[in-house]
Amino acid sequence: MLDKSHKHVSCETCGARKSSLFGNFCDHEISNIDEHKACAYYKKGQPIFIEGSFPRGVFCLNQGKVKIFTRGDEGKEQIIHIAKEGEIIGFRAMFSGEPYKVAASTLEECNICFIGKEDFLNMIDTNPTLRNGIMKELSKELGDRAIFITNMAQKSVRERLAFALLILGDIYGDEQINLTREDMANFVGTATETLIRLLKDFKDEGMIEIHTRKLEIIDNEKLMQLAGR
Amino acid sequence: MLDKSHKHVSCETCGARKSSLFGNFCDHEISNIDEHKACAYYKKGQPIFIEGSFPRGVFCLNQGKVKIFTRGDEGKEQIIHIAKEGEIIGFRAMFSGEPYKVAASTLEECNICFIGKEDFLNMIDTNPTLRNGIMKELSKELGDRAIFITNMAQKSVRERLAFALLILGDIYGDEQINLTREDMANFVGTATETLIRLLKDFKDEGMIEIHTRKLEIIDNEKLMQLAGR
DNA sequence: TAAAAAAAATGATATTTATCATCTTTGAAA
DNA sequence: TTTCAAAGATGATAAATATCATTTTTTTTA
Repeated sequence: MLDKSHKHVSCETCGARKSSLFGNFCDHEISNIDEHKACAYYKKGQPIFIEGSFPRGVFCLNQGKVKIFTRGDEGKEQIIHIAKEGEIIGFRAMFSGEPYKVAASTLEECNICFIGKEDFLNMIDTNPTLRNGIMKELSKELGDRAIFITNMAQKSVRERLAFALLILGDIYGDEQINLTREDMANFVGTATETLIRLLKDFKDEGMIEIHTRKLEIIDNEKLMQLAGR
Repeated sequence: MLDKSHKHVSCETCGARKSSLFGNFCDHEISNIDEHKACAYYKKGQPIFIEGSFPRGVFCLNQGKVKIFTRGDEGKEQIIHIAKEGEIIGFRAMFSGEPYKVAASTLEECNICFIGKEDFLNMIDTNPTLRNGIMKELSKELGDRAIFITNMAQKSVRERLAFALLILGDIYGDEQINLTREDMANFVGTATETLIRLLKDFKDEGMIEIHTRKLEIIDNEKLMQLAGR
C-alpha cells in the first residue's frame, strides 16, 4: 500500500528517475524540478487526464502503472500504451497545440508528480539533452505505432494476443501481469469474450499460467513464435 | 510529365515550400539549404528508402505523392501515410537512432530533394522555429496514429474505407484520387477483393464515382457520417 | 498496334470473430 | 460472515471478411 498523503516525493531519491528522461540531470536541474512540481497519490482507476481537454503540464510516474487510451465511436476503449514507473506522460499534447487525443488513467495505486507547462517547456528550451531525449522518445513511439497499426490490420487476434502478452511481460517485469480481461481485450483490440477464450487456449497450450486475475508467462519462445518475428 | 534531368530545384522558387516546415525560413536559411541539398527525379513506383536501413538524411518532397508503409509478416504492405508536395520525409528515424521502421516509395513521378543528416541536425539545433515545427509535427502524427490504431481495432472495413476516402480526398485536393486497388486496400487494411466490392457498393450508393483507375468523391457528407464522427 | 503483363472484377466458400444470452466465481463492502 | 456487484466464463448463433479460383479489363511494352 502506497503512502496516501500528498507528501512531496523528492526527485533526488526517486527510484524511477534513473531510468527516466530526467535520468542524467545534474543536481541543479533536479532541484529545479523539485521546486516546481506537485506530487499526488492516485487511487486505482482514477483518471489523470481526459480526451479533448487542454494540457496544463506533464505527469511523471513515480510509482504504479497507467493506461493511455482513446475511445472509439461506441465508447469502447482502445489502449494504446501502458506506462510504468519512470515514464513521463502527456508531453505529446504539450507540443502539438491540440487538446489531448488520448486519455490516461491509473491501473493501480500510483504516485504521480506534475510539472507545469511553462516550467516544462522552459526545460526543453534550455536543456538540449532533455530535448533530444524527448525527440528520440517521440520518434520511437511513432515507429512503434506504425507497427501497432500493421499488427492490427494483418495479424489474427490470436497472434495479436501473443504479441500483447510479450509487451505486457516486459512492462510487468518480475511481477505477474495484472489487468482485467476487459483492459486486456482493449489492448489487443478484440471482444472480451474472445480474449477470455484465447487465454484459456494459451493456458492449455502451456504458454501461460492463469492465477485468477493474474497471468504468468511460461513459454516466452512459443509466444514469440506465435506473435511472428 | 516532370523534368527528368537531375537539375537543381531551387528552394526559393519551390512552390511546395510555403506550406512546408521550411515555409518561414529567411533568405539566408533558404540559401543554406539550397547549397547543401541534392535534387533527384524519381519514377513512379521507385523506392526512396527501405525498412531496416539506416537513415543518411531527410527527403523533401517537391512534387508528387509518396507512400509510407511497413510490411507485415507475410510481406503485405500496410500504408501508414501518404505524403504530398511540401512534406519532409524520413525525419523520424533521424532522431530515434534506430533504422527505418517504415519504407517509402513513390506513387507517381516525383521530384525529391535530399538534405544530409549532419546539415539537417545542424539546422534543428540552431533554428528553434524549425525545431518546434518538427516537434509539433511528430506530436501531431503520434496523435493521428493513436486514432488510426483505434479505427483499425474497432471500425468495420466499410467504415474504415469511408474514413480513408476522406483522408485521400484531402491529400489529392482537386485532383481525383489515383491509387491502385491494392494500395488502397493496403491503406484501409483489408483484402484487395473486399476493397473492390466495397468501392462498387459506395458507387451504387452515390458516394463516389469511379473513372476506371481514378476515384471522385461525390457525397462528402455521407462519407463523413459513415466514417463516424 | 499486337502481345503480354498487370490490375480489376466476380463468384463460391471457409473462417474468424463479434454478439447476445446466461451462468459462475471472485472480491469488496455492509 | 453474508450479500451484492463486478468480473470472468461459456454456449449458441450471426455477421463480416478472407481466401481461392477464375475471368475480364486496362495498361505497358515490344
